[in-house]
Amino acid sequence: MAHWLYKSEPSVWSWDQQVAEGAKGTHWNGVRNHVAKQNLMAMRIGEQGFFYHSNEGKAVVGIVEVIREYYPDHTDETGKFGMVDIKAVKAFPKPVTLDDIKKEPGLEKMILVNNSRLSVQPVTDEEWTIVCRMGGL
DNA sequence: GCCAACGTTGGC
DNA sequence: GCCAACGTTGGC
Repeated sequence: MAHWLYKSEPSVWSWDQQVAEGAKGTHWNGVRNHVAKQNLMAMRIGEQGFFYHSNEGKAVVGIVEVIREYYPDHTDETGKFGMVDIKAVKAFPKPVTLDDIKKEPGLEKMILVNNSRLSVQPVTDEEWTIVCRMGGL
């Protein structure tokens, strides 16, 4: 199964808010980038991803899971973009910061490091395993 | 708050 | 269809 990384500014949508939504989860709306859209469209129910806090915190703080596959984002008036629904699965005992990721051998290729502007990214199996271990999971 | 990197828009 | 100008994101 594929793995993903979702970026959010905590002042806009935080991990705590995501956790508060519980098992019903929330829609991940607002994506207006075609590469990110392709990633959203490739997601399947049950696939997991990292929840990353950008700007403030700059750390992977938890794991989320896709509970509804790609469907239209009604907040997009152009009708071109869509979204998925995700729910919080578990928090990292120890958040993995961007600094930690940059220093860790094996994570040099992470999109988070190389293309900081992409808001929804794929994560390889190797990267997934390493980051989970670093965060205490 | 600044600015580099990236995407998008629009004139030609 | 090219590319300059502009807007946005996000690390620092």
